[in-house]
Amino acid sequence: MATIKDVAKRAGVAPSTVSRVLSGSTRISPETHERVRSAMRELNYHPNAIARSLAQKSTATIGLMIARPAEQALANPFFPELMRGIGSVLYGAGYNLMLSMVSSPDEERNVCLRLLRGRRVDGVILASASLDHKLVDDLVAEEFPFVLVGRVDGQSGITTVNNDNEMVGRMAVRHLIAQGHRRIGLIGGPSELTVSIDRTFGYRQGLAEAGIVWDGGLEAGGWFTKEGGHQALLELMDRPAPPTAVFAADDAMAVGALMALKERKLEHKVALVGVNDDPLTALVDPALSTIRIPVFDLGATAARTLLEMLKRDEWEPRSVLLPSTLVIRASSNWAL
Amino acid sequence: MATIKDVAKRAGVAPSTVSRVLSGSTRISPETHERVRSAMRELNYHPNAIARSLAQKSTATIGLMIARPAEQALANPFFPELMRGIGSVLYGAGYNLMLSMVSSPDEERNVCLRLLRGRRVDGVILASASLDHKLVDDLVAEEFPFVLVGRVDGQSGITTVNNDNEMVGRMAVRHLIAQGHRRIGLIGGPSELTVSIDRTFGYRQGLAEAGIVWDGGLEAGGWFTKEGGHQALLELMDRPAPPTAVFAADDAMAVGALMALKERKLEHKVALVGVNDDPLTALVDPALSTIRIPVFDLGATAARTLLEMLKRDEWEPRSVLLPSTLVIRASSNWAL
DNA sequence: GCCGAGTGCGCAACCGGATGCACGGGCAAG
DNA sequence: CTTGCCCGTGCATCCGGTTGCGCACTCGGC
Repeated sequence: MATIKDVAKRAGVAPSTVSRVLSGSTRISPETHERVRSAMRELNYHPNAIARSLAQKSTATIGLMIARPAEQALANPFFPELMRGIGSVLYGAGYNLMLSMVSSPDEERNVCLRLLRGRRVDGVILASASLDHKLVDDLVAEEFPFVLVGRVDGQSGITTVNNDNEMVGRMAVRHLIAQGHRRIGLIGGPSELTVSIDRTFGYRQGLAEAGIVWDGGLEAGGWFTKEGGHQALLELMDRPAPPTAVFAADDAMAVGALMALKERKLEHKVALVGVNDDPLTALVDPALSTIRIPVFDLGATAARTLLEMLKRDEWEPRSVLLPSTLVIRASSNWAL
Repeated sequence: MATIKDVAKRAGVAPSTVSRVLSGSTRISPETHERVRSAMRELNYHPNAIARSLAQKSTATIGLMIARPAEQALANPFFPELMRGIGSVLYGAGYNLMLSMVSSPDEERNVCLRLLRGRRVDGVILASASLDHKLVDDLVAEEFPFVLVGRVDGQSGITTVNNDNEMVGRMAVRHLIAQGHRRIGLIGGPSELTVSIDRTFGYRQGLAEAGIVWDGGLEAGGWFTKEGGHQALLELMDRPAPPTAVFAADDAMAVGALMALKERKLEHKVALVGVNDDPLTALVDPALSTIRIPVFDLGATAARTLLEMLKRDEWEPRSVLLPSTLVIRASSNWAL
């Protein structure tokens, strides 16, 4: 394939001149410019991005690490949507996206460091289920630019983009209170995940705001699965004073809870709110109210933040929290 | 960061020797090898993949083009699953994946050619909704290695990986015949897509195999949407001699058709089979029989094929067809 | 004791482009 | 007619590796 030298020869100039034309340098006369341009056209020349990367010490590529047990990885619409958001910003800025789907923290660490150390990418976005602190430490130590996005542990000193999970809990509770409920149950997620912790905290805050005293008997939990939600709901309803409304910290759990409610013919007696705006929530009957997390924006913001860090190549850590939206559907759209 | 020269200096050898140690060349004495290795460790040296790419004229990364109107792009679990399959092969082979999500054929063409011409990737996998023949022509003309995967037009002379859509139609019909049905309806997809054409053809073949004469009155069609399926089913049932079983060429359509059946209380009188094994099919009631397309394998095979083409860098086009699996659920699991 | 065949390593060129510096020419000011 | 400055361009070096070729040395066979 044609190189910059071929073009130079054909245009009767030095390679450096061609390079300058390429980079849109001023100080090139219009005639030379045109001669070089047409030489490029005639030779069907296209600059070699790899060579340019080497000389410029930057690849215009950023890495995205998606860490999940493989099967689960992309079943959840979260990741595709996140990728769309990231892509929309990156492509617009002339950057490329290098995707790595890994299934364990160890693998994530290896692959991520390999990409960065091999200078194959300029920075990475980490979308990890559970944070590998070793990896983060390495990234910080070797001064690689990176952004954490989505469900991650709170750790200061690094840049993160997340949705406001406390607010999620508060919004759900406020809505249910507005519908007249006072005994509001919680189906929380695994207590080791920050998502769960934050949403649970928000739920409690929401109650406190309304002057409702906390009642541990209204809280249950489990995994972010339909089964988890199903079981947790039954548990709640079998307690001495069952709730009249339930906030489930995830849509899968909410769907499970709804199944359980239907088994007991309670689907119109107990209000239900989930989180995520999973496509399923609009299809079940009654349709589930849910809190929509701005996943696309999460991705876009993460990408924008990372590009910003790269531009002024000094960065101080900052954390962005994005607001969510309440989507009211049949499962909670009635007053007590 | 440490370069190969730093390592060489520290180990008291020439850079070329370090390079040879790196590439596992023979003709390096064990002592030298060890000296170089430990120099690397001491300097925390990691080879620069970009420089290596430049020298070797190969990047060990392949591009994946996902072309879809943005919103629709990844809602469908098809793509995530495809990516998983591709990734599983690529990562295992030490290759990286460069992902481009584009929303129009024009954009696809630009981005794809830019990646290839800039030597940023060694080859591409095209997962396009509708094939852009101009792009394919360019790829062929400039001799870039590429593989087409998934729903693509039949065109000879290029390498494609697809599932056997004729077989899909045949399998569905055979199954329904085995359950005792003779009047089997078809809800086909848009007639401009090869997927639809092939599945329709398979459906007819399946009937012919069983000696059932073709009846145009049993065929309807529409878009691959719930609404399309809903309407097509009503249409079929309103014909003079309605079917006792229906094959819908896509799960979304099948779900729509099921809704329509339920409206008429026919869900247990008319058998239904869809295609895709969409998660939804297991959740609706009655659960939908469907034909599972080996999407993961589609991706894995495409990647394997492309790597193969790259290895022996001469390639003759070949087409792979992967078989699908019948998943029998309540919607068809009863004899007439 | 000589020759041929390895063996272990260094030299230098090359991959394709970016960029600091210098150089010749034109032009305006002195 | 000098002097000084800016403009447009070329030269050389560098980015960080890879690789063909050749040199010096060792060793076995005759």
